[in-house]
Amino acid sequence: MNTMLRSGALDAASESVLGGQEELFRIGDMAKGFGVTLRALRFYEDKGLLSPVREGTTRLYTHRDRARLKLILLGRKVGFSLRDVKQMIDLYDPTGSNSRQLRVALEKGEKQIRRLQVQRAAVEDAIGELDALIGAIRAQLGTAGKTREIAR
Amino acid sequence: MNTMLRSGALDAASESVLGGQEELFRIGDMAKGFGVTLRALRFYEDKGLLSPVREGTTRLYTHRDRARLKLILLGRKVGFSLRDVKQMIDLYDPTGSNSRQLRVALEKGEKQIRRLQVQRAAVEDAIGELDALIGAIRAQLGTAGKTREIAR
DNA sequence: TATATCCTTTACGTAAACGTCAAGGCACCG
DNA sequence: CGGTGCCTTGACGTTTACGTAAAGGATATA
Repeated sequence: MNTMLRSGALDAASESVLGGQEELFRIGDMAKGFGVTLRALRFYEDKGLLSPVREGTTRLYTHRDRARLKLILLGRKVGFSLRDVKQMIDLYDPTGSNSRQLRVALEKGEKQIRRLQVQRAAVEDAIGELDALIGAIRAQLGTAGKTREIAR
Repeated sequence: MNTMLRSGALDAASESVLGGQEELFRIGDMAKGFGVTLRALRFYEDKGLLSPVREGTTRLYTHRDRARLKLILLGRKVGFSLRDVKQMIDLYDPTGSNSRQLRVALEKGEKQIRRLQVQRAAVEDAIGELDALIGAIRAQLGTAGKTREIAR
């Protein structure tokens, strides 16, 4: 179980100026840890959703990247597009969190929640419809035998 | 408002054997009537969701096609894939509706409704999360905003 | 006859979210 | 020294649901 970076060219680099001793994950660790593919992680980076630092060419994911990935996966899980997710992340994680940005975030968040409510209503509609159809089929099956034209 | 087919080569053809005087719509009528594009209608046909008859090369949509299209659009509206919709339509509209087919339809319908319920739960989760985030942002802003529940 | 509509088929383009090779670069293991 | 494993960057493939020409046929009307 090696979550820490197994010593690389990093030691000579820097990271000693500030006491911030960050745990750095490599892409494989991330993939396993979060149950996503390497391709997905690179794709998210390509789309500006993640921005791991580099040790040479190797990606190193920080705490912040992990937090972002959690949000990405939450978003995906509930059916947001990556673009939506990016929007929300960019808003939720405003590096310079001033009140203007927060206000924008709030606005977008509210817009998004309204979209979700619409979506929920649609799904509930669908459930209702399907439920009705299922009921109709059950009724048909109840009167098993007569093959009557299916009701309009 | 010309919903009836404006006399074509049909008169000489047939359609007089049975008293069934069907209203036939052309693709443009369908498109306007249902608010979809011609391309979509042809696409649905290509995918086996619709099967209008032909007067020469021109598509003519019957009552049954209109019923199917309604279902297609209902399905699309609530986020089903066309493949799902096709499954459901094929089930819901079993030309030879015997009890075996109905039973299959019932099973698939129930499976589908379970998927929908999962989807609804996911959306509700998302709403909850977003609601929490919005609350957090409001708090950050110190905005004496109403932390009122938007959800539910 | 000319024009305007409406119809047809063929077929490439698009956006999303990756999958799936391909080809190659370090680092450690025996 | 040759694997084995993990990493890299391309770059084309896939699915869904159509959009968007392109090029032409048929019909209704001026």
